[in-house]
Amino acid sequence: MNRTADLKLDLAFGALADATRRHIVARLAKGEASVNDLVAIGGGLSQPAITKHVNVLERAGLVSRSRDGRRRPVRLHAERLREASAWLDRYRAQLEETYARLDDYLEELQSKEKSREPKSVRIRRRSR
Amino acid sequence: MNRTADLKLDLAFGALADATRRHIVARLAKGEASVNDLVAIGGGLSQPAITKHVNVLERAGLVSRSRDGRRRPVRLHAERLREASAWLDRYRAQLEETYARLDDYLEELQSKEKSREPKSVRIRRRSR
DNA sequence: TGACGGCATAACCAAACGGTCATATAACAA
DNA sequence: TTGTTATATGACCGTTTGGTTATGCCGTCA
Repeated sequence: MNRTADLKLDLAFGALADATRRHIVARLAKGEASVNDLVAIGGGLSQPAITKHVNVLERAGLVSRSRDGRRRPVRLHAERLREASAWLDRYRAQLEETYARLDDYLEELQSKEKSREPKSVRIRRRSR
Repeated sequence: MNRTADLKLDLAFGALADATRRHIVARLAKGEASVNDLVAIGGGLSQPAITKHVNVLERAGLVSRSRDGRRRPVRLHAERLREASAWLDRYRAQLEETYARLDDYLEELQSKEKSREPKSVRIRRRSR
């Protein structure tokens, strides 16, 4: 993980750390929208506020603007969503793997215990 | 999506929007660690700085502290990672679905065009 | 007991964030 | 040209963030 990757993830996660922006992302998942469209669903926020939020999403690489007359349709890109998701999944998987090994270890302890003391209380395996 | 869910995601994504904290999470995926352990890998940051970062992760529900003598081992929880990941995947999937429908639409336009004007220039299918 | 180790907390600071209103710009419409 | 619509930008403001140093608290050990 280099600085560039760190920066991209900083911006991506940072952009998603705001309910208004997540709301915008959710809307854009259904198709592109103009800034005015986004103002309409933006929970009473002003147009400059929404434009700022779109700027944040754009800097994070989550959206881009095109041009259509005087409109600037905003469209969502899947790539950064995928990257953020990949980061989460990687460490979630690693954590679950760690748990699994811990379980194995506890089980091993248990069977050793068993062979020495056949009637000892069983250590319960983590469910989930 | 209610306020509570929004708040949880605010905190979770916000906590992950910092390279130091992601580094901590990555470390904890391999097993629990004391604050001092985290200071050691924390890129030259002071102990209070690391403690603050751990506090942020804890408020986000990503980690918890237990007690072991004078140590306070920090351990990572998979649940919030899963929730954040689920949010991302939901809208990423929806977006890809939207793209797929757009492709179908374009293809339909194209075949209609073809039947009316068999020799017209073909509309190029979105590559990306 | 006294001293040390591991961690938390307080006070402080600069910079970033998230909003406002007012204004500028750019494209279309009459 | 003059107006109107869609969006961007600037100036400003209070709050939050992310770091620092100094210090306090609690558990362990000689």
